[in-house]
Amino acid sequence: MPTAAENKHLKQLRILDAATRLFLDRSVTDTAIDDVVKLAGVAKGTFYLYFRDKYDLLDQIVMRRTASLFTESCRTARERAEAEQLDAVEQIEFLTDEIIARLREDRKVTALIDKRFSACFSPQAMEAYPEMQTHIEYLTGLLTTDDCTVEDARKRLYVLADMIGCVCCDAILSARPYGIDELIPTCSRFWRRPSTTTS
Amino acid sequence: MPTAAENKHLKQLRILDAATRLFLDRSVTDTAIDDVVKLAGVAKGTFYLYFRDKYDLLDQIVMRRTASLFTESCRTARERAEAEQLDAVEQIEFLTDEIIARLREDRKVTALIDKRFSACFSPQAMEAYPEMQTHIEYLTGLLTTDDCTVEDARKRLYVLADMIGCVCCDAILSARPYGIDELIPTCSRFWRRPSTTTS
Amino acid sequence: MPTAAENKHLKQLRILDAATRLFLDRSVTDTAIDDVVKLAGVAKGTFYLYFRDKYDLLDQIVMRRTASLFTESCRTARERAEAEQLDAVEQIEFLTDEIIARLREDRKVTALIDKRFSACFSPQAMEAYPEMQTHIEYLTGLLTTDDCTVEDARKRLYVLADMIGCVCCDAILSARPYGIDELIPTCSRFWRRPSTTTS
Amino acid sequence: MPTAAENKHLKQLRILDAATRLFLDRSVTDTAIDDVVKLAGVAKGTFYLYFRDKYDLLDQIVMRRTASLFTESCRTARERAEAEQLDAVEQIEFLTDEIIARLREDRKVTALIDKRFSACFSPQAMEAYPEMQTHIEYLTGLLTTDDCTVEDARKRLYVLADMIGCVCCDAILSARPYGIDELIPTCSRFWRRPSTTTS
DNA sequence: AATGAATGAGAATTCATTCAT
DNA sequence: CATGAATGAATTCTCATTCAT
Repeated sequence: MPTAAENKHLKQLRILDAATRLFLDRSVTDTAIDDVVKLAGVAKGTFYLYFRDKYDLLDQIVMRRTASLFTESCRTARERAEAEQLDAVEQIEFLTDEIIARLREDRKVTALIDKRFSACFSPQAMEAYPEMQTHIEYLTGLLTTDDCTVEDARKRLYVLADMIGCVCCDAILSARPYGIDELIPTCSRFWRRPSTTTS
Repeated sequence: MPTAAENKHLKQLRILDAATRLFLDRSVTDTAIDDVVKLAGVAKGTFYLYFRDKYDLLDQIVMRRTASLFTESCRTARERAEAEQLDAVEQIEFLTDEIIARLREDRKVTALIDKRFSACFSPQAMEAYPEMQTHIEYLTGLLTTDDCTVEDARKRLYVLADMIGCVCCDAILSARPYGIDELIPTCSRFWRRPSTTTS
Repeated sequence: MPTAAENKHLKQLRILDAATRLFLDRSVTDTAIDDVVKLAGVAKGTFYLYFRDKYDLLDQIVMRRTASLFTESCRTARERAEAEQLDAVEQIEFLTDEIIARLREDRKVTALIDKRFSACFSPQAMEAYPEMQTHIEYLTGLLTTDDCTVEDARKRLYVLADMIGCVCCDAILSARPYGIDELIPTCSRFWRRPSTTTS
Repeated sequence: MPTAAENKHLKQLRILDAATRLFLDRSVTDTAIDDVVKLAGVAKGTFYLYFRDKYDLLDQIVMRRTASLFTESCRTARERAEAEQLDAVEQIEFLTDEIIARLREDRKVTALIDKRFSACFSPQAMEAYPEMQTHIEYLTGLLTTDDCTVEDARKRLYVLADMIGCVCCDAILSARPYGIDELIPTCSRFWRRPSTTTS
């Protein structure tokens, strides 16, 4: 027997799941709240009990998807790092590649995220997905050096994520002016300064 | 006496100008085509003579604004570069700062661009704004080295622009999770690898 | 063949007529804009071409009905006045009775007016119904004396109309605390000061 | 220890107070039952325990406010009457001015009353506010003469109140076609017949 | 090319009311 | 008595697009 509190979350979750499916299959604009509640099997009023409007719902979905995409990529990257003894920069590059791979694998999710990949760095996401914090702390640690404070490292990480999300959306979805294949090297090794790559 | 072609462009331009003003003052969603044609002083049918729909119009506006913002920043950066004998990386960093400064100065334009700063790199923009080509060629030249081909340099430039646009939109408009002041150093010196900044 | 300008008014009029019928038969709240446009045989968008919302429509209808009710009463009162050589106060009292008679005859119109009888004194009504002006000038003339300026007379007239409308709505529709029969003498001879009624 | 009856009234009163505040601050249409119960700190179901619907609630509030406004004005008028030895007509005129003064002082209450000032004359109001009865009896006495029965006097009083409420709402809230300043003389001396003021 | 009245499908959102707890 | 999550019908209003002039 589900408790009252569980029941409450149940309806909310059913709305989130239904909306995610519709947003991915069709698109956000082609999905009416009506469709969402019908698929979720709840009344229309129930929707407005849990979400302010369609865009509040969308924000929550984007937060969830980006957080899960990021944490999954982190897990894969970490396994590989341990197996192959990668150094800090190599680990970050591998993580970058991993995220890009997932985005290009699922164009629909990429379209849904629509340049808001860094949503998973928002305070709400941190709170809702404690695993995010663990990964970010680990990655921040990797980047921290004598002349790069913890705070600087965090910001770099955030900017990196935002950049990947933004660049990949265009590259994967429209391939203009560059397709994702052309940009992967530029992205993953972005901060390797041109002049320093040789020496 | 204006030629027929000029007259045609006159109406189109009046629509573009009216829409830009409305999109900036209110927002894209709060602006109806009706408002645009009223302010432009043309009939509704005329709008559909020149634009497919509201988003076609928006694309053209974003292209124009990003192109003018980019070219202006380039001009400023180049003057300074000549005056102060900056090296390649310094020039790019200065350009980055210049673009960011313009974005933060005009939040409304930043909101309008909405993470599509790299629109000025699109083939149509290049065609419509020949000055863009000149600047991009110059900048590409700056970044080209033995181990960075011309094509690689162009891509880096594109990714840099996309990154600035994307990161700055969030930082300037919502200041979450980081405000623009906190991110300027991270952005402008992004590709200076952490470990190499000291030595 | 109707001109374009006539056609424009035609649709507007059809909406006004349809709405009046529905507002009277059911009520304002029980009438949806949908019902109005269906009965008028126009598209929903056409409604919003001519009216801001349901209450703009209602205001226009109330203005029309009160103006026609007032002008008709005036005509009747004037005929009688000429036939029977009534003095000024008697004429006003007769007009009062005439208005009340029409209101009680048509409870539905009374309900529609809903205490806004003086709407026919609004500037817009004056403009739309030139006959209103003629009557008001005439009545004002009746009430003007050495110690009652033209302006004072106009105000008295306005207050009288407002009072009739307000008192009668309650008396006719709910009969609480007094029915219209009980209040007619009080209303029509309202400004005959109690002490002066005998002498 | 509060009795059960007092407790019952407590919740009812809290709803009435909360609704009054919201109805005054926003408006009746902009206030949802939801807002009312939230502010009152009771459950939604509780509302329906004490009130049939929003308009039942509104009626009770209007009754309360008009009754208190009327009784307060009466008290003030009576004190003044005793101090200054006013005659009957002067007393009524002073009361009229007093009511108008209070209405114009508090536009929000005037908007809430919305032409239903005579609600304080309803049987329910009389029952709920015994003080109303005392005042009305006194005022009726003032107006009763040889040729004006007690019943006539009561009706005149009622019509007067209704008129003030109706005229003042428009004059205070919209000032069209006349503002309250222009109408005060017309209202307070309304039943002084124009023709009799001179002779 | 230019117009602008007319369209009408479709969307979001509200809110009074119920009822199982 | 009291609760408050759930309901879902109903309603207003928008707006891109067309087409006869």
